[in-house]
Amino acid sequence: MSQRHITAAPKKTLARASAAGHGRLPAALGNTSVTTHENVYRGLRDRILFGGFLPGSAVTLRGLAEDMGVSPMPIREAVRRLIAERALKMQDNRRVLVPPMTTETFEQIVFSRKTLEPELAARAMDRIGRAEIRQITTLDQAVDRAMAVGDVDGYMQSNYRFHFAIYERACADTLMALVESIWLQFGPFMRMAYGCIGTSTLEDHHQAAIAALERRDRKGLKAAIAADISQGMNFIGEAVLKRST
Amino acid sequence: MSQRHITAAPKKTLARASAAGHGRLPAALGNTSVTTHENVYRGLRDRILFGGFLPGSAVTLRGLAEDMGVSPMPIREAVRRLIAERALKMQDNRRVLVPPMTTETFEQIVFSRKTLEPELAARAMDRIGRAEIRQITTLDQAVDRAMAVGDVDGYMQSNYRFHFAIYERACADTLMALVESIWLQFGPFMRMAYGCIGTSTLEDHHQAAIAALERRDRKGLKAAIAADISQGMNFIGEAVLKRST
DNA sequence: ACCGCTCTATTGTGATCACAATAATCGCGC
DNA sequence: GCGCGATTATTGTGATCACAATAGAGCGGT
Repeated sequence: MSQRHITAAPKKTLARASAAGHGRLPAALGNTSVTTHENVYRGLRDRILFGGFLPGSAVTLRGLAEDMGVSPMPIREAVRRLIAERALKMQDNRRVLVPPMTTETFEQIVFSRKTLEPELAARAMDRIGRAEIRQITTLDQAVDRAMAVGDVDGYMQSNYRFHFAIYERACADTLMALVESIWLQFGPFMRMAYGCIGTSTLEDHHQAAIAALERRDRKGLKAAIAADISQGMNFIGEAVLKRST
Repeated sequence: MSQRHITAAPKKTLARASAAGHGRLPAALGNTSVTTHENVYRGLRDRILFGGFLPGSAVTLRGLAEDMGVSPMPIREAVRRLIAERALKMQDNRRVLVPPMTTETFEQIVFSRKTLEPELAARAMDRIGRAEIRQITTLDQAVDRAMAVGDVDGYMQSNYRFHFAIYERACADTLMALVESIWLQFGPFMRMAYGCIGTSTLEDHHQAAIAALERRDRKGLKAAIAADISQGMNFIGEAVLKRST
């Protein structure tokens, strides 16, 4: 369902006419002057984070190349990178898929999140002033709005942006890389879970986090983030625990 | 110093004769039937983990291809993967280097290690029996031997194997991936530090960890691992704090 | 001597092709 | 009809080439 099989088109040796000269890009991706594989990476990354892929769905190099209107080459590099970040998984077949969630992986993700993300928030606090709090509040409102309407994709996206608007102020890129890899690993599963359960019954601890930021309460902030993670992950964790192994 | 510049040789169109048909390998790498880029990855990974590269040294695709006797193609994939794992870094130049250590990165690495590795050890404990303890003890002896002789490379390698012989029993591949990425990031720096300071004045907490494993003392095990990390990282941390920013 | 420019060499990137391995499909015999 | 074997299609991998961007060497002017 997610990939297409085409035999005829790319057989024409001169098919490069559409994808133009080497440096140029097919304009399908809003880009600056970064490399094609970087743009492909960002596109795939967003699709993974915000629910463009279902857990367990297969991806192919040529299929993605077709979808994104680029040659297989930059796809290879982007996919290789995403595999290294555990957003994708290469099976023994050497075929690539977005990995299904397991209870073991899920538990480790929860542990990692509860260990690393409150720490990131705590480190960020001193660099979060009035302006940043206002911005973060706006993002939280977007989360609430998406939740109310049942806009799952919108929720995924604004929830991500809420959390990372805080975390990025920590200026801790090594810790950040760990957390980003973790988010990539549960993105598709979370999206699927919300798609099943819906977002209406969900409530987060974002307000508590913002309140803690306002009174510069580091302990309270860590607690709020931890509670948000516990609550949200428990919520979607049921989905995998109930339905099978 | 680490790369070579060759202009003439690969210009011959038929140079593939040496690196033979597609699936075959140049026999320079002891391999099974895995892909070439996988073998290249393992080789580079070991060199990074055990001190084959200095922090800040530049690597080039064609240079590595020359060194390892393969075509640039599998090098690209291995390097892309290592960049994603933060073992290598691509600058804005798009040139690749093994990243120099900074105090900020170092601090984050220490935090991550002290957070994740004791947890891994604790999770592994129940799966570590008599046989495994014996094996781990043997590895610790290799560490001591290398330390006594001043064999820095040997120390790097057996210390890695000691730690990961414990961690891998946790069967927690998601956590493991985080820790492996962390080790790749401080490998070159640790190697350099030991190369300067020497290994003679170093002492670890491996014995305490083994003792804790024997009496199945989870708290004690976590404490021993944490102490080992603190002590070792403090030891080499001086090197970067003393000499500059 | 030192700074600036020019020209060359090197580097990562992307395209394209060929190949081997695996998956999918079809057809035949029962 | 239904499993089972042969054929076909698709997949990741590796090689090679061309290109644009950058770095570095060489050289001239002040």
